Amino acid sequence: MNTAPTLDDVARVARVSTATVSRCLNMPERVTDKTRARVLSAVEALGYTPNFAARVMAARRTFTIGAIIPTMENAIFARGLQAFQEELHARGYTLLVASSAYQPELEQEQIKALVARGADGLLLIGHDRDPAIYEYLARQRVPALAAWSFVDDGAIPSIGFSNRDAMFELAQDVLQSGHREIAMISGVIRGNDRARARLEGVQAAMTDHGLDPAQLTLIETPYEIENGADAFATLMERQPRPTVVLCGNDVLAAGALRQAHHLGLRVPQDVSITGFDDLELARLVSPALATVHVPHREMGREAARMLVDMVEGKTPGTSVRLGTTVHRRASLGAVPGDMPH
Amino acid sequence: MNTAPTLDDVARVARVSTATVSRCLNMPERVTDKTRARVLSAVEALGYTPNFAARVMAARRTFTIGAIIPTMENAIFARGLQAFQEELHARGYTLLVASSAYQPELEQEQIKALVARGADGLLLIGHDRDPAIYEYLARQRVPALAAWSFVDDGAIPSIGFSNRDAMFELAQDVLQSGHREIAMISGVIRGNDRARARLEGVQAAMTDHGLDPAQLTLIETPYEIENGADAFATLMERQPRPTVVLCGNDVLAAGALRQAHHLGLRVPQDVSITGFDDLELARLVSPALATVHVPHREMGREAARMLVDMVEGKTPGTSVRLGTTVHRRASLGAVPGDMPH
DNA sequence: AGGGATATTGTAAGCGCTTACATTTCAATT
DNA sequence: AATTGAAATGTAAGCGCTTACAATATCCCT
Repeated sequence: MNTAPTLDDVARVARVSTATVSRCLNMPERVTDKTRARVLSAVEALGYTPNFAARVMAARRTFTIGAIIPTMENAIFARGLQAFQEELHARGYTLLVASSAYQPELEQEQIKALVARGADGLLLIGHDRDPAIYEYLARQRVPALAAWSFVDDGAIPSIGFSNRDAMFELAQDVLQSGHREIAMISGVIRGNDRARARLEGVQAAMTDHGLDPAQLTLIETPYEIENGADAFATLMERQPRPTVVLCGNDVLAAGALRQAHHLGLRVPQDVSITGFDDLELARLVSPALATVHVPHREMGREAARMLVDMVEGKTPGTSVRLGTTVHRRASLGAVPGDMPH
Repeated sequence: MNTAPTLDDVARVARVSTATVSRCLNMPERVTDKTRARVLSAVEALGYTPNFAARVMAARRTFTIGAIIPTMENAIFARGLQAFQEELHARGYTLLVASSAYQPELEQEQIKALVARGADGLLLIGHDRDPAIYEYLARQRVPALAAWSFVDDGAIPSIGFSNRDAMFELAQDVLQSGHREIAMISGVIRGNDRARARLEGVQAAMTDHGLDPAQLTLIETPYEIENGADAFATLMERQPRPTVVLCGNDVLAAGALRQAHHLGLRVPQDVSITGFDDLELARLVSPALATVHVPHREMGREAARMLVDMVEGKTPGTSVRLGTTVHRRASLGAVPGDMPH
């Protein structure tokens, strides 16, 4: 044998036409039991697997959905993506994942790569991107859905939550605990509406409490544990020292927490730390992280349903807003030195 | 516009043949500057993106590498895969990832799906699988490489480390600390040679120290934090209570550690816990986990190099063995109640 | 200017599959 | 047994691209 067997080979061995073999594989009920058995045994004997590229070209459908996520390195998107994949599988679709490493340019490249590979639909994270790419998707007639962020008038429908409101609520909690010296370690904001909205949530809460948002001590850094640790160390040298550090997500918060231990600071007695996402991580560290719980699995599952419906032309897509809940845990405490009431 | 533009459309607009357009895109140096400019502006004007399936069919190459990993849910493979992807990108290949959820049957399906999609080569994790699938790959002429495990006479070449020796070394450390009441929380062994080898490593070390490996208290459970926690709780009810719990990986160990806190047991004063992998997690929890450090990034990078060379026919593939190092950290201590010498 | 070597472009044959349409088969009915 | 319509199968035309080969343009010598 010199090369992989083709439909023709199977047809020859089974003594039927290629059309019959194709039907056998794709619409088995349209073929006699007898011929089906003959064809399937030929398939078996030859170890035939259909050539996907050829099938795609002929059928002009791939049953493949593409997802471009900003990172695979940490668990931020893992759980939601897993649910997305499970639901897709249940509906007969395959998921292809690419990572953009939080680089808008790379994301564009990946979008085009997935479209070129025939993705029937695309899952993107958030809304911030060059409008040209939305035009491109429209022209290529590839439906796309944004997740991890809710916007009701975006270029594409979205399924997610309001990052701003979620963070606002957490910040309210913090402020109500009496904290006034507030610092934030945010993710990089360029090309990341989620990070920006979270920052805005904090600022809005400050305004609400009569504070000047310009007073917020802010460090912007990529979502990596090390960066959270470094940023925290920097913040702890400021005068006056912040009594609470709000982190853009749990990964940064975990880094901050580790650094706090390293510096000999007790959390929350000396300083409070909060996260965002409620990854498994949040309950693993000690003290457990106060954070915002995001319904990752539900979001992934709903995204799969919506996107498949869009691909199959059942809906142009409608945006869905999910709720979040603040989980107050041990890492958030009272202001150091405050008298208990 | 009714459908996505094709090569023909571009050729027509640029007033050249389709062959010239194709060359423009794939071998730009073989075309005059003037025509290239003309073609590229036509491409631009039309918003043309090549159809990948058609290209694959015609060229019989995809420049795509597939990887099937047992899980995306936790970080076990994330770092290695990231390095793999980066090196592939540098060499002009694209990575497609699928997850088998630790189910051998699903893995087979995914392998076939990726081959059908034209993957030029495949990265698999470990060696344990139905021999038929290796025959299939051989017949389809798709080179494959196994990672996260080293075996020098496997059906396919591998790049990794000896899970057995690595765990043996860690267990030696544990035994030399005086522990005799030993328990292990292992990953599920069916279809997972890494898990099996780690168990064997522990058993071998016990034999080495004059203990009966049959005395090892063993719980086998999927790699999830919750499972680690549950298993640990069960183990702590045994009489005599283990003085150390060796975990099959850091994820299980993190769960065990959380449960220990929950039960009010001090680590390592009351009980020691060890992990495997040295994920970021290991240094995030407190006390930090004693574990085996695995050179994830190096493994990913080397795997990419080897696999690309195999795909390009430069080598049939040779197995590479990487080293691991035991990282002794605070979660592993002396036997409770032992007199210090 | 003529001739040959070389660089550029064009022609057209597939790649392996699906599917509209044509043909054959066959059971049910008269 | 002849007729008929549905069910099963076959025929063949693409899907959008690459590439071997053919044709043409361009350049450098003598």
